[in-house]
Amino acid sequence: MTPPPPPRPDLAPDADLEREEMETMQREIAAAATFEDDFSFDPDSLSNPLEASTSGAEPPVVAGVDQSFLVDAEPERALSAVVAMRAGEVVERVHAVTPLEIPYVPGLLAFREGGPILAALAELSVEPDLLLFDGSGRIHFRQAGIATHVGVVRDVPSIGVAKSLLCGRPLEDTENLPVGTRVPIEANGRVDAPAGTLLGYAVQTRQYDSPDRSINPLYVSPGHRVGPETAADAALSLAAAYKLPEPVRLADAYADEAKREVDS
DNA sequence: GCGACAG
DNA sequence: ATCTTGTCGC
Repeated sequence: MTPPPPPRPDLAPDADLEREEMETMQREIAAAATFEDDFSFDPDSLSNPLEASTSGAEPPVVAGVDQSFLVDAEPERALSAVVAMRAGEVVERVHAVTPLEIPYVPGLLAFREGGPILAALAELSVEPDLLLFDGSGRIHFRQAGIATHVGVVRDVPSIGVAKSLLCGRPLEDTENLPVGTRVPIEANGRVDAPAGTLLGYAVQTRQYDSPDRSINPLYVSPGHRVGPETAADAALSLAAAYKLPEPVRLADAYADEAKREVDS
C-alpha cells in the first residue's frame, strides 16, 4: 500500500498566472495525480448501496459538481453547486458565488472554474469520498483536466465526466453504442503523454431503443486516485434514468435553480 | 498557415 | 456555458 498523497493547496488554480505558468502547473498536477484506484470505500457499494449499508460499512458519499453563470452581473460571476449523495439519497446541497477572473480557454478550464468550485466545496459539512465533475480528468492536453486539478488540490478521489471529447482518440467508432459499452480513449499527438496511453473511456450510460436516433456517449476519465475502469464503472452505476450520473445531473439542476434565486 | 478546442 | 418553443417519437 502506497501512502495516500497529501492535499496540495500550493497547486490551487490561480487565475492571475501567465498562460505559460498555468500549463507548467498542470504538468505538476498530472505528476502529483494518481491515475489508479486508491480509496478505502467499496466500489461495489456505488451500485449496491442498500446491500452495502446493511452489510456493515457506510456507503460512500459521492458529490457531483457543476456550474452556472451570472452573465448579467458585473463582473460576471460563477455559481458552483455541489450535491452530495449517499446510497442514492441527497444528503447535502451547497453552492458558492464568486467573480470570474478569466475567460474560457480550452485546456485551462480549471483556472476559470476551479476557484468557485473550491469555494463551494469548502461549504460542504460532509466529507465526500468521491467527487464527480462536469468536464475532463485525464483526458486533457497535459493530463490535468478540472477533475484532476481539484482532486489533487483536495486529495479526494475524483472522476471527470464530459459530454464531448477534448482530445485523445477513440479506438473504435462511438456511434450508437449499446448501454454499458465502453470504448477506450487513447492519447494521440495532442496529448502530453506517451502515444497509446489509456486516458479514459467513452461510456454509453443510456441509449434509445429504436435505431432512429441515438444518444452520444459520455467521456469518462480518471481525475485523481481512480483508475479508468473504476471511473467508467462508477459513471454507469451512478446513472439512473438519465445519461448523466445522478450526482452531476442534480448538481446541474441545482446550479440553475440557485442561479434563479440569486439574480431574481 | 490550418485545424482542434471540456464548460 | 448561454440564448429558447415547439416538436418528433416512444
